[in-house]
Amino acid sequence: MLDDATHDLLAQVAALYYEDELTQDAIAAELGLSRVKVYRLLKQARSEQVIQFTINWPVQRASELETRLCQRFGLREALVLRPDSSGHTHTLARVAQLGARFLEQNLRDGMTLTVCLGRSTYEVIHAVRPGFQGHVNVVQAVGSISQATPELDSASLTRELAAKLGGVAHYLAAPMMADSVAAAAVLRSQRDIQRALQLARTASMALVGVGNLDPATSEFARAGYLAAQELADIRAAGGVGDMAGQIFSADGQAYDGEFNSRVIGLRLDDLRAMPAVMSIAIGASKTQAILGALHTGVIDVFCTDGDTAAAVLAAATQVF
Amino acid sequence: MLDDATHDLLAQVAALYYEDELTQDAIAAELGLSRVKVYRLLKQARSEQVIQFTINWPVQRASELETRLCQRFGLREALVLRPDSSGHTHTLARVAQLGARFLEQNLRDGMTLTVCLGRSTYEVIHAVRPGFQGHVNVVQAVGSISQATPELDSASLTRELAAKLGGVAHYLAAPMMADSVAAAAVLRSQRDIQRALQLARTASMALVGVGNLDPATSEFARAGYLAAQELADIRAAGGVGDMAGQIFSADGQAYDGEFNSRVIGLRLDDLRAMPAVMSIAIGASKTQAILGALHTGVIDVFCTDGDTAAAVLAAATQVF
DNA sequence: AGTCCCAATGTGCAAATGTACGCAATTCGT
DNA sequence: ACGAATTGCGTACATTTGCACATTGGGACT
Repeated sequence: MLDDATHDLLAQVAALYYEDELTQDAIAAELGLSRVKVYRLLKQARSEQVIQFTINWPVQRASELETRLCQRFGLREALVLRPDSSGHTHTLARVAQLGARFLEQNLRDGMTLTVCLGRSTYEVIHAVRPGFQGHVNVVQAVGSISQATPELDSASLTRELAAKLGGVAHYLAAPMMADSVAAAAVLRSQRDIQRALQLARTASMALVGVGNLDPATSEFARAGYLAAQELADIRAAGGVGDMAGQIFSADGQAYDGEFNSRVIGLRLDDLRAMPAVMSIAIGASKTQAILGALHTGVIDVFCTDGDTAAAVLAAATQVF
Repeated sequence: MLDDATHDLLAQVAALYYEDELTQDAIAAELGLSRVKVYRLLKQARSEQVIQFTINWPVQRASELETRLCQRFGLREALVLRPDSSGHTHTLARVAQLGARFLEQNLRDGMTLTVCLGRSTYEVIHAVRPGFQGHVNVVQAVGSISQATPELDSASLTRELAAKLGGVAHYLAAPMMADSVAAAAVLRSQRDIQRALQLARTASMALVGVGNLDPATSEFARAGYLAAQELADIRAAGGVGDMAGQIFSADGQAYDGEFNSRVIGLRLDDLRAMPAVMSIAIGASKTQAILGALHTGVIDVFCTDGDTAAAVLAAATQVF
């Protein structure tokens, strides 16, 4: 991992470079190292997150959109980023920052948090600042995707988050999706998997992303679990999106096909029973998926940006 | 101050540079600016703290020293940095990180925090990470020192902290020390000053440093309020240190001279009545001052490093 | 012992960055 | 309206940084 003496050296070098603004040469002289060595330590300090860059976005929340979302969908809390003039670069990072602050504020020593996969989740975890005081255990809520971008995989997300929150990581050692319903049942009956799922069910908070079923971006498709045609079939049958691998329809009902049963992870009912479920999603293309997700009654706290919030609210009223 | 569009631009540039690791040239091309402009924006982003470097020190606490401090001095909580092999560079920064985490953990929306001056306080405030969710108002607990290093002055500390905690800064528009007891009374009777002090008294938490009365390092001396000789006299009369400008003796009694009455700020009694007072101090030279400070009964939460904690405990038992 | 392999360290150079200087635009005072 | 002062911006150059490549110095296995 990262031994304590090394960690200290990395921190020292990073402090001298970034905080005291010494040159690499000066640091090398001070610590009796070569400049290249200092350069490499700095690089490592960044990659190991010994130094973190915290950007203070002029993050303003759009409170009237927040209250409208809360009222319309019965949310406990909504966090909506007020959109600003500049292009949407880093919008996700900013929304994730909102979500991360919520986590930091609401997690307490001894709590358990469960997480699943996805870019949004990744960004939230990334925005959680290290140095959290207390110990929060982190449980993986759905199985791993072998084909996924490694860093976006739920196992590595679990690990990173647990490290930041000073707790223990509990992995769900299973593929995200079994090849058949029967196989899924067998997997679920394994003691380790059962135990991990049970632990996840008793978590005090969950962090989930919302996926749409677009063949181009879906992790399902990328992982090879579902072909484009299957996704299209599911959409035709009413599926609009997924949370933690569970597909739901526009009115928030769990999708009826065998698909959901093949996924190894928490079910929508499990999530619904959880004290707090936080979800993050942005993007016009996700409007329908978000709408369905909000109708499931699973989500307690929802983070998004102003544009998405407005689109979701517009789509919601349009129906009726 | 910093208008919103500029702030956004600074954040954008800082994000592209530090997080996405683009070169200044690339950023310039992307945003249609010259490279030098980007360089200047980056410089400004650093100076305005739009970007912050958070260093993750390998901070380990020495829990048995913590419990001994708590028991010996009746503290609610003690935070003691475990000393490690490396030289004591950045020890203060690390202790400050401990203190800052405590603040972040314990401050809640709507609370009021009161702060005073000193390098330790400065470091704690520096280590508080921006992006706190909620609004904590910050009140200046003692008057300003005109001669002090500007950034260590209590007014600017108040401003910076308020910005980080998303609250309003309330200044105590007065010099730290009046020229005579009578003048101090006049100053204190001013409506604005009265109001600020009253606000400070009702704060839910206070952050104070501990000064020793060493002519070489004392802010009093540097500010020209007290000559070296006066400091020596005070020490001879039993004064061992100060908190928020109030001098106390080794047994924790307020110093009896006129000095304390000339200071415009909270009194020790005010601090004693406060729900939570956090204090930070390190260094062998401060042992006696810290001992006195702990005996005042003012401090509820004390942060320091292992060496200082050990020295203080040793000195405490030695007396009896 | 030999030799293969890996990791750690140093060298040299091209790219990126920091800054002094100068020019233009704008503000401010008279 | 005029000039002084200030600010903002770009050019040019010195310094600093990133990185590809060479070198060294051990283990580990034969």
